[in-house]
Amino acid sequence: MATIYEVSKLAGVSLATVSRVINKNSRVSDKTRQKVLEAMAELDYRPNSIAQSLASNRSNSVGILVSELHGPFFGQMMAGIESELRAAGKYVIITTGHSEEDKEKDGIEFLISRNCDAIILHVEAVTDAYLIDLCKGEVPVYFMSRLVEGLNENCISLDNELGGYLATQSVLEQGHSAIAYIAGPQFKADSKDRFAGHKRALAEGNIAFNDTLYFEGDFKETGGSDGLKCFIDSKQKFSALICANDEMASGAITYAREQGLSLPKDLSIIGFDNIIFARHTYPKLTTIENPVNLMGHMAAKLVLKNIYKQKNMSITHSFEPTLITRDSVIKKT
Amino acid sequence: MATIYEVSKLAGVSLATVSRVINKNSRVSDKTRQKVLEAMAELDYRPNSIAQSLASNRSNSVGILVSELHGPFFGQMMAGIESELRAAGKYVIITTGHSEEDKEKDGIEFLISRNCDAIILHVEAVTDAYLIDLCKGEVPVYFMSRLVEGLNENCISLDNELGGYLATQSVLEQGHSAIAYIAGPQFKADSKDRFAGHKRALAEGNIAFNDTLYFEGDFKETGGSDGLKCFIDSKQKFSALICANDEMASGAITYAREQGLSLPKDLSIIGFDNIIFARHTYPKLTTIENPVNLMGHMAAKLVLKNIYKQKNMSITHSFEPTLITRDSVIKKT
DNA sequence: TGTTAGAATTTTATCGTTACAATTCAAAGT
DNA sequence: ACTTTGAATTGTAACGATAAAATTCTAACA
Repeated sequence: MATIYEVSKLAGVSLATVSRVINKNSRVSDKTRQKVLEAMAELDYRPNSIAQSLASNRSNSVGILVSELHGPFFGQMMAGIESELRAAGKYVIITTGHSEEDKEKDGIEFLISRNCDAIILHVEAVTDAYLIDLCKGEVPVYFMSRLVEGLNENCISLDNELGGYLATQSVLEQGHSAIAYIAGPQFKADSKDRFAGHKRALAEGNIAFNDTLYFEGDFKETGGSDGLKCFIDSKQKFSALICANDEMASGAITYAREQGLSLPKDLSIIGFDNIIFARHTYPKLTTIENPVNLMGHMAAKLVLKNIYKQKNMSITHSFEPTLITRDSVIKKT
Repeated sequence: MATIYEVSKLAGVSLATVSRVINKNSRVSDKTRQKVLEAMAELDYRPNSIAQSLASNRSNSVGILVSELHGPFFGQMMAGIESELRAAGKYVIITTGHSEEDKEKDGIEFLISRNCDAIILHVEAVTDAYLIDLCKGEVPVYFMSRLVEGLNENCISLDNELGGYLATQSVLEQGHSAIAYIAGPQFKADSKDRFAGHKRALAEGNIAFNDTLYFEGDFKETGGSDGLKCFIDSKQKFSALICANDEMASGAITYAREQGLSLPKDLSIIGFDNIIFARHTYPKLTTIENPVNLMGHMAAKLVLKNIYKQKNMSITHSFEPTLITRDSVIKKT
């Protein structure tokens, strides 16, 4: 592969001039630019991005840490981030944390060691204190779906409390009063907030929170089936089930049917996230829209604006969830 | 951040010795190694990977091109590749091609420009000729789920023809003879092969292929619903529907129910891929297992073996699909 | 004690760029 | 014609590591 040196020789100019036509920032006369461009074309020259990074102290790469690579939720998030950054010629280095403290820290170390210009984290297990400390380091850090105390400017987050509230409120509106709740892991801020919203709606409707109709799930299908099993076994009566995400709702639906329940007649179920598949459950899942793809775009824009100094980036730090009404919640008979 | 130079000064040795301690390949006496290690710890030194790359002509990063970042299929694939490479300390740079020729080529260019040590492609739109040409370049190229003429050694693929055969055969075994088929886009090799397998099974069962019960879908939910609509509108009778992937099967299930069909009584449906969600459709989807996560691991191992010269990597180039029997296919009454 | 082989370590060049200071150039002003 | 000035261009020193050649050290043996 040709180097900048060969290009400069062929074009009969200096290294610096070639560098300047590559980077289009400072001025070069049209005549010399033309010569350089021709030489570059003739040699099929492509800048060595590693050397550029070393010399400029910019790697043009953004590190991303997500909990999992698979799964509809993270897929949408990564897709949002990647498409925005890719369009700006930046590349993404993706790694995973599996919602475990050690693996998350390890993943962050890993990204830092790669000289990312910035990192975007979707971390769940690590403490706020650790993150605050991390932000004092050299690498700029941004957070997805997590509000870190005092670092609001670096966060793109969803109002999960509102989402939890909306879900419960919409169920209450349909006349349900015996309501079961399958939460996500409570060490995750998202889960906690959604649950808090649930309680607020309950309180507003003057319905007491019933501890035996609460189950802490794992955000996976099994959490939904295990939780529902637990409720059914307890012999408590309930006409509605609120799940803190769609995967658990889907697991619950499957289990409910295995137990011979007719949905939604015997049990109304609502989810959270509005993953692609939500419209293909049976009954079609009523849920809360989580604009995670948009949020991914926004996180990328934040990096583009702050780190790569791109203009005209309007940033929204906080997103609001909305209710998506389908068929899985009906009026209490 | 401390540099290797500062470490060498503090430890009272030369640059080269520090470098040798970092790379653990050639020998350093225990005494000096200890000194260097201490100096590194004291300065909180971490090697600059960019500089390492420039000097060693290795970027320790592997480029990956997938069609989409979201979606259960690619999620599993990326997860397999990433976890294997990450465990070996390599970085993964991911970008997308959206199954469009221009975008795929553009994505490949993009990865090459980042000096990846190797690239792993899941491309669908680009021609074999282009790929053969690409392989003549400097960057080693590997293929997922695609067999490229003469490049078998660089491919990790699934026997899609066999999968298509198994799906149809299992439906025939249940006594169905009027069978509809919703294919994937026929420019994709996977789709073509699955369809070929379907035809082979049909021929073996002495069933004529019925052109009006064939529909070319888009591998998405809409492909399934559109296809089924088309068949129903045609007034043809059929008791089984074979979909070339699970997403389309899921779309078909949803549409069938909207049309008042009772599943699986009125219509048996089989999918392909066995995505996570397949066990949560109603009825639970009978499908063909596509070991894409495993294949991702294998592609990564292939790179580890060939490019990073790791030992003890046993490679399987070709994988076989298997039938997963659930509830969506029943005996013809 | 003097050689010598082999291990341990250092020296020096290099990777392909960018960045900054230094220089040249061309047109305008006196 | 002679400065002046600002734009265009060049020369050269980083960036932080690796790698190959050169050197020093150590211990064994004659």
